[in-house]
Amino acid sequence: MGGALQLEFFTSNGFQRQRCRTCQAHFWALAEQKLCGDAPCVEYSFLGAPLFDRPLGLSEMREAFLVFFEAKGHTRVERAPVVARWRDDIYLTIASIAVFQPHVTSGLARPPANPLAISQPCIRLNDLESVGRSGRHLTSFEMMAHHAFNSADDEIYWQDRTVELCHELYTGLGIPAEGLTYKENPWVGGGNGGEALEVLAGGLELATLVFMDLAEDPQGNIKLKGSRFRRMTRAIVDTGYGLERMVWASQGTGTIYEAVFPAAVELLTHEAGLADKLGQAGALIAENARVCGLLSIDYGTDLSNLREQVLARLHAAGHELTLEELCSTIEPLEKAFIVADHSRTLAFMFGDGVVPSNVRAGYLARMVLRRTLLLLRDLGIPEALPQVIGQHIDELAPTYPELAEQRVHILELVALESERFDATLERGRRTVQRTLAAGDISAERLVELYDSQGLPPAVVAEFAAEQGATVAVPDGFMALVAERHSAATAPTSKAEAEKLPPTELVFYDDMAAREFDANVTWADGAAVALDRTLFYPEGGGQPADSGTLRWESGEARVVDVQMRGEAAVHTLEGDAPPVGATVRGAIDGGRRDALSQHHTATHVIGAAARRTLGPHVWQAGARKATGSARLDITHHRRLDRTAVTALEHEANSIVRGDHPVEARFATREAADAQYGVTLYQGGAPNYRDVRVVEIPGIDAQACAGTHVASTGALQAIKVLRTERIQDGVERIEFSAGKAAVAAAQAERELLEQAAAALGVPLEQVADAASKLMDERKELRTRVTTLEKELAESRAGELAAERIGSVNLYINDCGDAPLAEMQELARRLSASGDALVLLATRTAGKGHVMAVRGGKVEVDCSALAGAAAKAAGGSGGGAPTHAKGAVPTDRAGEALEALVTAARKALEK
RNA sequence: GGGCCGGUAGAUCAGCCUGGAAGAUCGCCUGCUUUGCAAGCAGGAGGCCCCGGGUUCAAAUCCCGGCCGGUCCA
Repeated sequence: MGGALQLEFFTSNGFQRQRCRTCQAHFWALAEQKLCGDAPCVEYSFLGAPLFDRPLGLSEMREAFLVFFEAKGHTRVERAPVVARWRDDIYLTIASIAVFQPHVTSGLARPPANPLAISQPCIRLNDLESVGRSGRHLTSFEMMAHHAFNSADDEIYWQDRTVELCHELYTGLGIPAEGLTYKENPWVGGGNGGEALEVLAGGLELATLVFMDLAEDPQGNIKLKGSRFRRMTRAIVDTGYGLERMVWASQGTGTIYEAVFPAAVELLTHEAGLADKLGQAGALIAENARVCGLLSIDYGTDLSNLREQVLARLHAAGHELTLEELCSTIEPLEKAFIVADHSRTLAFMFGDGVVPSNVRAGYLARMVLRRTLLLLRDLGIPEALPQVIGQHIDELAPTYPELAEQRVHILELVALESERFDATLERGRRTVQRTLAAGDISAERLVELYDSQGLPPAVVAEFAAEQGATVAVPDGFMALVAERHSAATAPTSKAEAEKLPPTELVFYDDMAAREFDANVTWADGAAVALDRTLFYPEGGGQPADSGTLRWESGEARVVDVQMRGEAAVHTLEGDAPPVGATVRGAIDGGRRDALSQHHTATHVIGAAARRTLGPHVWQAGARKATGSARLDITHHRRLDRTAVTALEHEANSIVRGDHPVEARFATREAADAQYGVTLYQGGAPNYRDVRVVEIPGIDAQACAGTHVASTGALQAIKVLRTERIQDGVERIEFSAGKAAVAAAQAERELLEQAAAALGVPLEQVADAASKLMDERKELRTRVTTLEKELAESRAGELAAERIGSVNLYINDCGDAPLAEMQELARRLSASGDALVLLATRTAGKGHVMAVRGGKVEVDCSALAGAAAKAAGGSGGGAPTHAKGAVPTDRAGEALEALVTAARKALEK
């Protein structure tokens, strides 16, 4: 990138631009220094020597930050959830700026305030392996920030003021001005980029100040970190101050965890009997953190390397201990730190409505939870999770009361997921037992156990050890797992959108209108675009309207309508009107009514689900049709009949209330301010203005679909079925209006048919059916018994013909069932010296059977096969028993052939 | 969204690859033997082999479709 960040602030305050001797990066500082102040060039100097003039906790530090920026003209803004539902590119909120992307950063929407200050809880799982070990990594943290969104007509502040504010904040907190270093490090991410300064003190990066004014552009004239960019007209001050790091720096504890979660660390070390260890190991922990600060290592694979480096440092510092001693001291503490961290992440995720699942954000929550449970097992306190999470909730409650409100729900999810994981482990334990009984556990098997049963190799090894077996976990285990998932996904190519003249969507003005006049603005074969239309184009899970277009010289059916850019393209059947023609359009009223009913009903069902199940219910998908609609919701349990009844009840009560359904356009920022993110049930909105469909007091959603005027127009809502489409996602199918009545009638019809078939009144259908099944079972048993008895008596009656040492039994069983004939054969052949040849006619075929005892040396399979073939059929089986099938009228013939062949075989 | 694993007696599972008469263990019932820690012995009951198609003389087993559960990855 161009030149140095020559800020007026730096030059007029005596900062000098210097270059790090080690990493060659440029930085600004008051005093002359050889190194940039960042890891790995320097190491932490604040451990045991806090940077700030007094130790602060999370709340104090957050408040200090926000109050400071409020005093500097910033407006404090509420945090967003840790689940980024307004984004379709990320699951979790990973930075404060993510809250404003893409709608504000792109200029589509105005920021809620400008400039603003926020402390945004964020979750990042990319450094999962480092958490607890490095002493500084966290999965959840608060990114405090002051953002200024500059544009040509609205200039707030830019680089100088940003650095000035930052400098004043830190010096005000007690860091001497000479102790602060500003390192130049251009930043690139998410299609944007810009100059940036890292704010360093005591070897720790406390904040990053990004001046985002570049957009990625292959034609751009600015090169940065390997990509080309162009300058934007908007320039955004994107800062990030690590709340937890600042708390740590103010306390100077050995790790960030002890400063940030003192209560959780205390609870865990106490419960796990590690409290003494923590006291004794303070020096080791701090040394470990120092080394980790210097190293950029992969904790997943290079752990032993790290341990050795720490050990070397400890030896140099005069500590006498072995590698084993170091590990056994430090590892349990690391585990406690990880649990302290993960459990807070879980509180945030569950509190913000993540439902554990095998997909998306729900999977991430499950993964974190399972890792946590395994660590607690290792620590010998497998039941401690609810307590730790409860404690986090208590601590967060004053700042985030919404989490406290979800306390019961959060702990319910934790309990449910813990149960599920216990079951998984128990299943795994048995599988390992069985596998060991059959031999060793290979590396391949280990991968399979993990991939298909969720058993980490360490757990398999543990279970194997219980059985007295050892299992070797191969290096690069995760690579082996990844190999199994080597399916490449083809990138989706976006077709270049054709520029068509825009269409005015007049159905938004009057939902009741059914006819309109318009002009054809574009035509291509059977497709035409109009300057205005009443036809609803497919979107938001609602299918397109159908209807007719008439013009002077013709008429056509409209069979489909799709938005192409800003134009509504109507697909026609029949002739197409010429460009410029005036057409009269009429939409199919019945279809539109039914679709509108189902769309409104979808909102009602969603609201009813949130009311009866809880606020964690989010729309995960929806589709409307004329006869029914379906709504997928996030929920952690299967919807049983009770839940469905309550849901149906609530929905119909909303219908009977005849609440108005109001739709209006609002700017994104106004809608956000009034309703918050619950507005975006259907996903991330793409437009400057959002259309808010509101049933006052019940539901408000950003929605482009057509609706009825009031809920009373739905008449009735009937839930048809529910389905679990994914773990944590339930699909509700339902009908509204006429279709609901039709659905009820159809169900009634089925019930009546069942009643008629059973010959009982409706109310007895269930009883009669279960009675019938019981009887069926009983009869089956009796038939089997009778067949056995019958076979026994027949067996007694049958005389054998003796050929050599063999007793030959021949019998034509008439039309006895196969099971009976089989039983007869079984009995007769029980004595080892019998050869039994039978025939019967049943199930639309003739059957022959050859069965022998163990001492007879003939191949029944060959006999039966040949005999059946001779009579126009085929057959075969095992040497001791075989069957053949032939046409019914040739059964006797087949038996004769069988007998002849058998005699021949015996006489040999 | 994709991948993988699974569904057989009340429970846990074998059998499936290579089609040929549904099994084991625990639990249950009856009797005997014993009253000291998961008691023993003998006998017995208990199955729509998840559902629906297909292939085949023959399907728990092979093929296709569905349902249900588990699990990994994005």
